Amino acid sequence: MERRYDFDEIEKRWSQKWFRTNPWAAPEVPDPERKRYALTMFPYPSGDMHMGHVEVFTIHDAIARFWRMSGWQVLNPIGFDAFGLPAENAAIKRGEDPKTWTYANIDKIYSSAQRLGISFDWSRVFRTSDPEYYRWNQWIFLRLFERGLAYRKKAGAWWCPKDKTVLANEQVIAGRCERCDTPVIKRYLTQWFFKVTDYADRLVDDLDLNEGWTERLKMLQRNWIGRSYGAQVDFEIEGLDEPMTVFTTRPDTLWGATFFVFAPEHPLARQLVRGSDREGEFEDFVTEVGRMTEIDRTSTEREKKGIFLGKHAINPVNGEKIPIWAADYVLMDYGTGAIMAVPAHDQRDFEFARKYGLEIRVVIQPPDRTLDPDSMIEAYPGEGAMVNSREFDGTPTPGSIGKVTDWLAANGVGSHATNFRIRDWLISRQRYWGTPIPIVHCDECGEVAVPDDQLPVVLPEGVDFTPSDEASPLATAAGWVNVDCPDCGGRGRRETDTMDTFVDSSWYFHRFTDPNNDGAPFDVAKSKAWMPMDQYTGGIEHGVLHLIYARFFEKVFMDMGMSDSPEPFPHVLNQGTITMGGKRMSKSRGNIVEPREAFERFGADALRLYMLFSGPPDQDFDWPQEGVEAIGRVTYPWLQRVWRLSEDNRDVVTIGELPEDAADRALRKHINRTIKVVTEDYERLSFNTAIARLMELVNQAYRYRDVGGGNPNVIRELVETLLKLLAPMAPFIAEEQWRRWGHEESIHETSWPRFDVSLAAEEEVTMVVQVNGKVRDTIAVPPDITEDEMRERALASKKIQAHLDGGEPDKVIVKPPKLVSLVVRR
RNA sequence: GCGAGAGUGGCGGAAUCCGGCAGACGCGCCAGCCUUAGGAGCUGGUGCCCUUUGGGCGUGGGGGUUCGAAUCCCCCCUCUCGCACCA
Repeated sequence: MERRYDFDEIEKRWSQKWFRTNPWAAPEVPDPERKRYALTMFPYPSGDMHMGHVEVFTIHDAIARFWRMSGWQVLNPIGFDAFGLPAENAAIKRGEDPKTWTYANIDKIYSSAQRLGISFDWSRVFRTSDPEYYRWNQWIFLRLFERGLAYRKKAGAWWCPKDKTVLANEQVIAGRCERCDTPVIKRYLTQWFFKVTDYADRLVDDLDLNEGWTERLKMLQRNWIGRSYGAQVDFEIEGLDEPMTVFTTRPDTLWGATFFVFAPEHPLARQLVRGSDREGEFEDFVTEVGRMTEIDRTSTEREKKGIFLGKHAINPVNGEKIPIWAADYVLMDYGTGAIMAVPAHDQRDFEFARKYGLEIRVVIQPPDRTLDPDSMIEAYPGEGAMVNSREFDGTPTPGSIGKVTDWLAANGVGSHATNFRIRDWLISRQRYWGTPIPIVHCDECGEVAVPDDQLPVVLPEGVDFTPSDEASPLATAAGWVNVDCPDCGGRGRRETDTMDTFVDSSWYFHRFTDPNNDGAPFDVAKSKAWMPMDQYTGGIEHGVLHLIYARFFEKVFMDMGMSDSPEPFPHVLNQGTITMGGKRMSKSRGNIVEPREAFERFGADALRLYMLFSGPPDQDFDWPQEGVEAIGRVTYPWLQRVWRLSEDNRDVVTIGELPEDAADRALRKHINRTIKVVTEDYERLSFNTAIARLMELVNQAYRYRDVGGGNPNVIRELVETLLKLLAPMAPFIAEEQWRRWGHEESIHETSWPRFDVSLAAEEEVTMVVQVNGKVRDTIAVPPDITEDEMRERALASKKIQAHLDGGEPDKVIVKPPKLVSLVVRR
């Protein structure tokens, strides 16, 4: 008998075997009724595995293994999000190739995942930086290009001066670069975009299809997409032939529009001052605004600034001439880049009007007081009745917006309109380590798609990838850049920007359903059989980035007939973040627990259980200051206890039927109740309580054994049930002991234990008796007790009589079989 | 400012969905047993207060509904997260 729990030997042996034989390979095409697809968000290989990975993998793997034992066909793949900036930055620092650094990290994570016992299907692994993968990024790009969903335009873009590349709006957090926290500036560049805005309505509306999303996650996306309803209104502009359109959510305040404002960067603003004596002042202003970082520009404390452009606009509802200004508080990239200003009812316009002495005209009167422009200290944005608005006077707010808009439409000066905060997705990156954009620029033909049969456009090697302010690294690879135009055969130049890596992760989950396909990104039938995903686990930090882009791709795929599911991930689990001392773990802070150290000292099972036992999966967890030692105090000793329980009883002889005494029956009931509650715990992802229930069972088993040696049949039933219920969370110890009990097949290929209803029935339940809401006695009663009997027994209790003071209760509430509540009025 | 979530022992947390013995399970702490002295193990105790049988108090604070509230409703406080000149 091997008493010692030699986790290191056991775990290494099984993990190697599992990796070699790949027992969790998913079928090519599953039975659609029996399939489940579980995935963690694409890991980025920035080093070895860290605790965040351990947490997400462990939660995810417990789900996948539980599903498999419950009879589902499970797809549980893993791959690597291998392109991206950190690899280049590390490579520059170390003077090596980004590929070398990335692939070395992938190897580390890969082997750590094996050592942790994650039940991945190892036959489906891929890296996005391999041409076999990214050629399909290019293929998809070309399909978007054909549909007008990929286009190039010159626009203001966020530029990170440190990373020397542009960023998507989603990658700018509070005016700073998402990766390096550097304040971003705006640069005007010609860039490639994906037309997410075409799908904005569907991206909002379909959120409701995601029944497995938290309200928090949906809200994050709704906020980001930022849909608002209102009207477009056309203003004639002095000196221009065409009217200027503005968007407003409050067309009912049009009669209070007393000035008109352009964003400083707006081309028409410049046109209006051209040649006038204000031109110099205007250019200085534009330069000043352009130099500001996004943080300065949008600071709410900053006083708004603007200049009069010397021209006027015509208010279409009353023909009034109102002055045109340019001001820094109007944004070029929201709406049309110009607004009608209604100072009485908009706080920003109010502040601006007060500063520059512009007219404030009240057109909405609140129900409870009367506004006076001269004495107002802030704008009134609320509801009320329209005034100073001719035939609309008296119209109350809720309905007035629609009425005014109908009127504008009837008079040809406006229409109903929806506006979004979300902008098109800027996918160009001026960096090397990414997917080349498959376009050739030709002097004759313009932007020409690289034909499908010439894909992939392979990323050239040996390029100086040091980033610069002027050009993308690929522009320096002359031999690669200069090509013949695919259309006319004339001289062409390849596009030298690479794609945002979020393109790679917007469809990789489809690729997992058919990872080796070299004729298409994936086989549509296979993908449709596995999708939509049944559980997607990852951090909330991807709540707006990855999840918006991937949802956008899914809708495009749907329109192309490549998908049947409007939403790819109806069930998302955002695991909590792990901190130490309240701060994110990091090497530089020194508050780090290395997974490798944890599983070398206490084993993967102990580490996995520790993660799961620490709390609900979606809750943040602050790791104790003692670090890895915490595992040695909590789950490691318990696993030893499990080991001994199983190991010490293995030699018991089973000799067919044995008579059962009361203790045996009690324990068998406990085993069955445990199956029931632990199964429910797995189903609601409540692993911490599942472990608690298993701990109770083990405690019970130890006590039972102490009493009288125990019935071998019952002990076997207990141990084998325990091992099965534990297997998804601690796969190694479960497998090892299962085999030691003489089983030929893997425990992970057995079916989940069934709950025996006849054994679960309680022989007695505890009836609680309350007097005036306080518990005064508990009485053991049969579960099928009648209400009358309950009442009788309650009133017969001496303790209860003492509390009744000899009197009769005024009211008796009976809830069989567990509660009698007596009410006494005094 | 707007929106969302959360406040339970010394600590992590359970019970909250569906009102019915608050504190499961574990850590820590206390006591005992045992010893192949190990990172031991095993058993019991452990919300606070009162002298006990027993009783009182107790889930951020205040109010309400109810026979009964950690759980439902209203107000307030605190913390965390997201958004924040979006017209």
